[in-house]
Amino acid sequence: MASVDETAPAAPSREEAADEVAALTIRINEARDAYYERDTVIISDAEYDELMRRLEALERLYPELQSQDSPTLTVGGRGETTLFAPVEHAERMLSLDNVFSADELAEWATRARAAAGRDVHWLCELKIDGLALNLRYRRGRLVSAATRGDGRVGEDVTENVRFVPGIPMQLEGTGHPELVEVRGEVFFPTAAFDALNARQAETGEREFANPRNAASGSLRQKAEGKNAAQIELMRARLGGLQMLVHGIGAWPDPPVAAQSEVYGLLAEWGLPTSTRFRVVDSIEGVQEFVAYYGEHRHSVEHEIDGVVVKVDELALHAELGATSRAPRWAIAYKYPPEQVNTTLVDIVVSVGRTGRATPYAVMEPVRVAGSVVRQATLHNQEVVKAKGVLIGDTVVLRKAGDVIPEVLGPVVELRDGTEREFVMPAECPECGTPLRPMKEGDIDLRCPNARTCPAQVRGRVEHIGSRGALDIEALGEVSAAALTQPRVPAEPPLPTEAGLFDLTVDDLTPIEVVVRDAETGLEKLDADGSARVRAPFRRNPTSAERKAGLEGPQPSASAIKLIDEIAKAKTKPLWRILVSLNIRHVGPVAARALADHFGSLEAIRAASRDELAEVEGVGSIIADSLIDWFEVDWHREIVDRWAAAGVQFATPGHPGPGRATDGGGVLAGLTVVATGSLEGFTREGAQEAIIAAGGKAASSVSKKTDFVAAGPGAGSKLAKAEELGIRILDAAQFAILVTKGPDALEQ
DNA sequence: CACCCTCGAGTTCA
DNA sequence: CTCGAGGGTG
Repeated sequence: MASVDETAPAAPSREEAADEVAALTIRINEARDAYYERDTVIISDAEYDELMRRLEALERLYPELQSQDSPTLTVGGRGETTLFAPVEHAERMLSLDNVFSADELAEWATRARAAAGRDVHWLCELKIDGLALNLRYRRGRLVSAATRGDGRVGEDVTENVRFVPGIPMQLEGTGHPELVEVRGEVFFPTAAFDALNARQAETGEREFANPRNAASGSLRQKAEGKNAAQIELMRARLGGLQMLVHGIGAWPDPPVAAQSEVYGLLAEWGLPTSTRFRVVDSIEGVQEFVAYYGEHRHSVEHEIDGVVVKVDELALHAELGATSRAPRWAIAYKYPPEQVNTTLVDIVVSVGRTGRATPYAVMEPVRVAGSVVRQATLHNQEVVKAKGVLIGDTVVLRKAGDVIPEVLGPVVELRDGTEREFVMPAECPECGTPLRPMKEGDIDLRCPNARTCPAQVRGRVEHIGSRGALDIEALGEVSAAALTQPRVPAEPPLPTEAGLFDLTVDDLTPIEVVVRDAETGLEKLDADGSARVRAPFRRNPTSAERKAGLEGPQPSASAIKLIDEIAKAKTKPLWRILVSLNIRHVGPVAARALADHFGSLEAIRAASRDELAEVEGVGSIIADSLIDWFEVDWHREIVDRWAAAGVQFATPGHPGPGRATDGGGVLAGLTVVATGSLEGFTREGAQEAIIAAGGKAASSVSKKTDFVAAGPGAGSKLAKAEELGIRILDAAQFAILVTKGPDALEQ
């Protein structure tokens, strides 16, 4: 393409240029605002391009005239304000269905081929472990870059994407549609990821667990409030990212017939595409590709978690169509969970809130299946014996279900004789009480010192704060530990949970806790060798407060918040109070049933074994558990002290035992499971909505389930529902279900 | 005596 | 979210 600029007149002076740059900037910004913000056109494309070219030329001539927010640097609408704003994708970004074995893959391919009704070509490519990104180009110019989000609406990260190398601001060549969306994966190549983590470690910042998190974190950085050096660093991080484009949004009449040819076009437009793909004409060819990269997954420059197989013929994509979640013409094959070797440094025993002593493996930190693992549970001493691991062994580690770390066993050949056997301690590691099985034949050992064992008190207090119990936001792991075993004062404010509702801000302010290293669990030391402590519940007075005559430390915001939230918890529903009493086998479900049936703790305490067992979901075991619980003095003391502090142990207006207001509601007799994130509902809120409508909110999908409400992020439950042919609802349908009932769905 | 379900624990992430 | 253990139900 010949340029008209070649015959341009003599270069303008710097002063003339400055004036012209200013004028051009205003003109271009007006045109952009009109176009992007108000969807109107005030100048032609040719004119616009001419203005941009002129501005670029002037800025090349006098680089100092290029302002930070020059239109040549910004993309789309006006920068900063749009960062992370929701962006609706022109076309839904679907996810892919998964298969986990060669057999399942072959079954899928056979089905797809049958549906197609003729021989197909298979396009095999690598499934990159990164972050899905949608790039929207209008008239060849990048107007937005957005994360996948829920598939319909993502987050605008355009401002940051500008600094990712390889993503063109302007498409090359011609022939691209007026408006086109391309999808791809942003990721850190393994080398860049390692370099990034090395830098994080150097500057004392947290290392990223895996390239995907690092990519996600990097794209979601904000320049706002950062100084020049920090912005420099942020851009350097973005500079380590890479993108590979692997798909294109709706293109009604593409000039090519196959997905693989689309990649050629994308490359011609200047978009980065992977060269590691192959088109084969048989299932055997697909399996070969899968096997090859299964062997060589670590010789690829980025992490991969599988292979994507697509039907290559574009005509068949439309024919095969898609479910609500995923296209039928593509599948993701996931490699089996990775196994790695590491050193078993030690086997340590922890005690939970029920007193159970659980040995767990402490290992040399190692990366497996995308994250760094240093611990894994060993369940109990029998399991340790069965696995045959010795302390000091090299062990094989994997992630079961790609999430939970699991020690498989020792590599016996690597032993050098220094390994030693694990001996289950006879005493509780936290309070020294001899451990014992609770009943004959139990494998689990427990610490019988339920009342004062620090581990158990800490665990119970934490449980009280948890979401399934009193849901006290400020009372989590850290606060629970601080309240039950601070370093100062020597006597903790909460020797047991009985005093929880008597706590005052003044009880909290003296608290100091020892800072421990997150990795080693050892106390961190100050320069002078004394342990480093933190006082989370107090702060120094402000100058204004000092002037007003206030002396000494003041309660911190978190102290006030904690006390305030504890006070609010006193009137929470009875079932929550019940759960927070830590009675064995009484979780949210049993507690709700009991609360509905009896209406007060007094009624539950007064009930006989048989009366308790009348409640749905409560049998003889739970009934005994309740009766036993009330027979313990210090348990009754908890109830008495909580009651004295104003905790409400009854449901106001409850008609009395056995006369629970029964049934009714639009969902009466129906079981609903909610999974994934449902727009407009919290996880808890969705359950509440089901129960409020008279339905049963189950936690797992079974044949008895009537509806499954699934949002983005839904996992195995959705798969199970599809397998069982259970009706699946999105958030909007779910909202209708819980307000108007199932009949309203048919309209 | 099968199922189906809840509980409890561990883990890791944002 | 997942798993194992063990309770509840039909």
